[in-house]
Amino acid sequence: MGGVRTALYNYLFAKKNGGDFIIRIEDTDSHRFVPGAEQYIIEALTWCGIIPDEGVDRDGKVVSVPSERHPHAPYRQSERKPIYRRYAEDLIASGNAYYAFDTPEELDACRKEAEAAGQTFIYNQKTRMNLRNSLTLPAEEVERLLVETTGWTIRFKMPENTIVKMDDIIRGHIEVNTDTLDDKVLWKRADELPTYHLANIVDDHLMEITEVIRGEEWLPSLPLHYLLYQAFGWTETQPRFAHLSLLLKPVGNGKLSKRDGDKMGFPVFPLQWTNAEGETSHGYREDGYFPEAFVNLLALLGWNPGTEQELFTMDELIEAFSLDKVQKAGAKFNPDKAKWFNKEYLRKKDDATLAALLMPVLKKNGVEADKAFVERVVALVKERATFVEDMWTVAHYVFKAPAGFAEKDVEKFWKEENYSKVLELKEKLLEENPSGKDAIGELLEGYIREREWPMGKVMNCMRLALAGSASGLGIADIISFIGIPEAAARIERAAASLGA
RNA sequence: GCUGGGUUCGUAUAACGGUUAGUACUCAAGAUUCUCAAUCUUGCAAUAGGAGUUCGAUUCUCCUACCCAGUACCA
Repeated sequence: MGGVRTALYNYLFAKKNGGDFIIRIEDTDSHRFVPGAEQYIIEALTWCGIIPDEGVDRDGKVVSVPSERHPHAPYRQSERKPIYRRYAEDLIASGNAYYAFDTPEELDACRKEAEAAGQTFIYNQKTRMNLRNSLTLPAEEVERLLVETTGWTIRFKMPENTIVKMDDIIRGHIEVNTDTLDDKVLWKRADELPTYHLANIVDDHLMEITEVIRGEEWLPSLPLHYLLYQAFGWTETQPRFAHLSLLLKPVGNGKLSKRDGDKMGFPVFPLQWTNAEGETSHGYREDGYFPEAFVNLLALLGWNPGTEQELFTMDELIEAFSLDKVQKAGAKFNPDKAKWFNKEYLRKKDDATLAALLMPVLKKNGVEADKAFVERVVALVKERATFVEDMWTVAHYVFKAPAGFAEKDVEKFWKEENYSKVLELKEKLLEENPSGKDAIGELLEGYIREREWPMGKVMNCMRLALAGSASGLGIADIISFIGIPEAAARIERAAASLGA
């Protein structure tokens, strides 16, 4: 959800300002490679109606070869290694970065040692001159190590005691002293790939990115990124930054996680996802949410239009979107509101569309019904539903006789004084054979009133016989859907099985 | 711990330094109906605490509290 929201804000911003929305796959951590994840992301965005201008072709494949439409290919960072290598070397040549030969074990030892002394080990201007790197080792030794081993990283040489002055579109002006920062790894020895920091800055520059809209977890890295733009001499074209607050769990504190969803019964993934361990997480799509509702609720989680409008189409969102209406604080996700959005979208859809969506549900339940009939039902029940499936739950008995009777309702309404009257009404119906909902309703109500029978008790008893429970559609509606012969048959069957 | 960010009803949010602090979701009550749902009406409910600036602070400044993030050869 959080990822989709970030993508959505980027998309809305780009479209609002006549820009392009580019997909770039940041897969520089070979240890965390997840098969199918890339395809999942593209499918999820497509479902949401977030269609990239660049980076992904019409078949939904990430583009590797440059073309007119995809000039910045390849768009997978794992395919851009030589590019990053070149820029990393530039940084070393200009004195902004250096080779470090410390092994993970050595660094671990440093951390342990510092910890024992009650301190935190930081690889920075205070410690770097005591460690094994191209700043401390003789040039020949460095040359040797570079050739003879593959065990080296490239680190950024953080300047000393410098105030980095930054501007964030959402948060305003921020200043940080470089002395609180460390010499971040730019190139990893482990998988011989750049880290996010290097790859991201290089690609944003090369791909002519103008705005970076990303999660708040990147805010602490912003000084490094500013410094990298400076080191490369790209400050003139440096993008503007906007750091989005995080999505928080509905109750308690902390960031929204997939566990919360499983626990509280709402999806946290746009599409259903099964991980390598075979655990499946619910998806909004599979749980019956409309993509429009999902996008709408995400848009309003941390952003507001400045008006009281709550329902937006994608085009309306694009029109209304602006980063200065984005909230600074984290937003707690509210599953109830999510359902409300879906309900609103469901009732907005026309009967034909909803009928088509309900068809598979009917089929699944062994019902064959013609479209015109389904449309009539849908028109009547759509206001009672949040999800398409609900329309079946609420009206299954107009398609198929109830499989059983609600015990509590039987206890309450299936009494001799009631069902004897229902049986009498059945005879009356067969005799008069009224056609249409209104005629049926008038006949029944008139008959009951004339005899001064208790309306509620008789009607509920009848509904119990027809629908299997005392709650549901109006009696006249039910009978007009199933027809008088079927209604009569159901009443007889109820009498036979419940006793009369 | 350190660094940075954040704080308006339970939740999402609105409010040129001047409002009875508004709206939506949830919840409750009432109306309506043969029941349920829907609908309509009403209601409950908030500026984290403390200083300061000001005629006046939700809004500006500082302090405290609490929450979040980062502190990886992850992104």
